[in-house]
Parts: sequence; C-alpha cells; structure tokens
Amino acid sequence: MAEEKLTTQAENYSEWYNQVVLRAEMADYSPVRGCMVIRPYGWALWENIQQSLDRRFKATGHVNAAFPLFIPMSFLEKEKEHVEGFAPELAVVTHGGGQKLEEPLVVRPTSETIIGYMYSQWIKSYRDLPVLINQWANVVRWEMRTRLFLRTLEFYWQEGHTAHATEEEARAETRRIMDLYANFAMVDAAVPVVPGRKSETEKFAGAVQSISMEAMMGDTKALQAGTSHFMGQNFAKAFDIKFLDQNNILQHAWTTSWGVSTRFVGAIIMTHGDDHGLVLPPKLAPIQVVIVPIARNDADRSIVMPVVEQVANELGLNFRIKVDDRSEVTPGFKFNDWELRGVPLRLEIGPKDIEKGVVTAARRDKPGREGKSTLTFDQLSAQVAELLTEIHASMYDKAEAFRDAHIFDPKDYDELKEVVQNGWAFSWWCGSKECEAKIKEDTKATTRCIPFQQPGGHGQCIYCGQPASEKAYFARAY
RNA sequence: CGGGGCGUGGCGCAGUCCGGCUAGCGCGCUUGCAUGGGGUGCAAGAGGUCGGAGGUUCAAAUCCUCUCGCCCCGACCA
Repeated sequence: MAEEKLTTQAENYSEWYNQVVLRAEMADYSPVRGCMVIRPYGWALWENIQQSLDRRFKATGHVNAAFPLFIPMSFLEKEKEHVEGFAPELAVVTHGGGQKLEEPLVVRPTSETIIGYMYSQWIKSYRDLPVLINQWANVVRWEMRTRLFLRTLEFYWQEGHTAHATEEEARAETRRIMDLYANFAMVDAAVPVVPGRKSETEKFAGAVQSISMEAMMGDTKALQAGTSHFMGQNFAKAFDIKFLDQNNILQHAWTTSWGVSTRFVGAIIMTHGDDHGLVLPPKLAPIQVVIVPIARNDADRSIVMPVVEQVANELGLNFRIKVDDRSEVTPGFKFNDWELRGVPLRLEIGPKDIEKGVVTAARRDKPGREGKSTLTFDQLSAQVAELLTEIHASMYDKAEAFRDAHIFDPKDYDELKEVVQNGWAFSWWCGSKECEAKIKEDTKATTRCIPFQQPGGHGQCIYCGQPASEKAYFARAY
C-alpha cells in the first residue's frame, strides 16, 4: 500500500472506486487496453456470485452447457437489429493458422446467434420444448471507454438462452428469471434493486421486450445489474427454430435470453463501500470472518495461538474464515487492511480476552465502538451466525434507505432536471421516444426502467404533459 | 473518435520551463534488533539510464521530430 488513506467518496467517487478495486486486490489493469485481470480475491467473490445464481438456475430446471467462443460473421447478420446493435463493438478474427479465413469469425459479444443455430438443429417437436440452457462464459465487446468491472472489453457472465412452445411461456420465463435475479441481489448480495421494463430505446438489440433490475450506486447513479429479454420469434425466425405442435402444425419457437455479469461485482462495491474501503455482503464475501490474534511477545503468543487455533477450527466448520497470523505487521495495520478488503466480521483474540473468557468482535458495516461487541467462547458459532445475519440485514436496510432518500417525484420538468443530478426521478412518462431523448439531451438521465410496481392511476408526462399511464425512473447511469 | 493529463527503481512522485558532476525523495522490499489491543520504531542494505526511435549539442530525463502506451472527461454500451 503506497498511500495509506483512500480518496474519499465525497472527494472523487470514481477515484475512490478505482483505488478500492486495486488496493483491495479485486482486480488489476492488464497489458491489454480495456481488459482487466481479476485477482484471486475478486474472483473468489465472483465464484460465490456464480454459485449463488447457479443454484437458483438449477432449482428452476435450467442446465449448463458451453458454446464456442467464435461465431461466423454471417450468423450475426441474420437478425437485423441484433447486428446493427453489436456491429460497432465486435472483435473479428480474420486469420487463423497463418491463413486468411474464408469467413471472418466474430468473438462472441453474446451468444444468441450461435445458440439459436444449435437450437434449430435440436428442436423438432413440441416434446423437445422447453429448452432451458445457461452458459458461464466470457464475451468481448469493443467498448470505447472502460472501467474496472463495470465495462471492460472482455467480461465474464452467465447467459441463459431458452426456447418455448408458446409466447406466454417465454414471457413467463423472462419474468421468472428477473424475479430470480432480484431475489439473488437482495437476499444474497444485500443490493436493493428495482425490477422493471426497459423502454424501446434502452432494450436489447433484437429483443421484443427487455426487463432489467436497476440498483443505485453510492454516487446515486444507476447501474443495470441484470437483464432478461423476451425475443418473441425474432431469433427463431432468423435461425429457423421450428417445431411441430400437438396439432402437427409447424411453428416458430419463442425464445428468451438473460444475463448477469462481473459488473455485479462493481454493483456490490458501489452499493456498500465506504471511505474505509469495501464492505462485502456476508453471504458472498470470500472471507466472512477474519481472526486477528493479538500478542505482545512470545509468552502471549503461546497463550493466544492455541486459543486462536481452536476458535478457527470451530468456526471453520460453518464459515469462510481467515486467521491473520502475520507477525510483521501490527494489529492496527491488520484492522485497516481487512476493513479495506471488506471482511464483514473481525474477531480479535488477545490475552485480555482470554483472561475474561471472551472474544472481541468488530462489524465492518458499523465503524468504531458501535460495531464492537464481546462474544463468548461457548456460544461462538451461534453468535457469529447471528451477527452475520444482522450485518446482512443492516447492509440491506442502509442501502435501501440511501436509495429511497435519493428517489424523487419532481413536480415539473425543471425540478426533474435538478433532482437527477443527485438521485433518480420517478415520474409519469407518456412513453414517447422524443420525450425520452429530450430528457437525455438536457440532463444525461435516461429511462432506467418502468417498474413492475406502479402506483396505479394516471398522470401527465413530466416532459410533454400528455396523459401517461405509467411512471418510469429517470437517472444518470453507468 | 473529440478534449485533458501522464509515461523517471515494485508503487507514488520531484527534477523538464532556464540542458551540465556518480538522477533525488517517500512508500514498499531485504536483514537485524526492539515493538505488537487502530496504519510500529531504529539501523544497515538491494534496486532505476528516465516509454521507444531518430535528431540537435562538447554534454540530453531536460530541447526538436516521429512513435507507442496508459489514465480521466465526453459521444456509445452489460
């Protein structure tokens, strides 16, 4: 650690973000522009995110598979909106084995096309449906401007691709996945999200309808934390995914796709992080409990270490733990170090604790005295479990309170322009592209989503004053 | 692609405008001793040819030309 103090969020939020990512050793810049190296600590967090999602996918009948990294260029061209959406950001392989290729290969920016092609081979009958496949993969999009985790040329994600016999079923799948995502975000990541429909402008290239969950970051900007798309029959028609139904009639299938990426790591960092660094949600944190032994000399050490070992053995059965037995740094250094890395709970065990038969605990989510408590040896596991549960709850509550305090219901357009500088506006919108575009032009705020949860009734479009039947969130976004 | 900034030991920087002895400083690193309940102290060490190429000059980190790369801001985007 070259400098000791982090830049504070108030001083410069994006600088704070970069420093936290680098100094907590989540990720590092790579020799390739726009690409990052995800370091073991960051990858461990991602692995926990993966497991958390994967469990839910499996529980809802999905299976995993792996499709090729390379996609023939012609495949992308089969769906008009899709190719138009992605063309500017494709990485294309033109040579292989020293030879110019007959047809250039695109490094997948997303896999609807190649998976759609395979589905056309596999699906012949209504009995073959639904197909519910997910893949964990890396994809490449040649972005102009990149940020660690939030936007990199290459990123990791899961992409689910499903095919169904009916429109209703495919729409239900799209929605079911969004519910699953939102459940993951709130229950495991302690990230409050707003699920809703994307506007026509903001929807996925080639989709009939996109839905997303939006989260508010610590600077009040919005981050799309997961998307689910209803493709209608667009891709089925482009790739000839057809089946014979019960009445022996040939039909196009209805498809969906949905994804959560390593960007979610950024969402966790910016939802919970503070001026001391990361604050990781207990259910996903690579290390849930760090134990710092405190010993002034060898005599202390001989008393403290056996106790630490015993505690570590016991807690290790139920929690992801780490004993920081480094002798070259002081306890104070370790406290700051693990706070930077966002470990939810720290236990201190020193001669004084042992004398009193207690363990000192410090919560990451509550700095200073407020987060300190003493635990007892005989009930340690239960007490730690309870604390981690409380930490999760208080992290969620804090994030939700922050978000709600920064959502406004502006009374007119002038007020909207003002509130989106430091929050989200929740306003009636007539649904027209023109109003949306004007608002974006004036404020840089875009429609984030039209939430499923609506107040009901009618109002007037915040921009044009025309009758509106729905409210939308407008915000500056990552 | 437009605007801005920056490339000097592992990291962060000073030195560049007004060329000049063996290129400094802080952190980190190594070793030793002490220390250890909120970012330890002292001491001794190791480590750079100044992004790259060309040029000007007795002399270039410093001036000139070209070039490569990165970061930040904007338009585009998970």
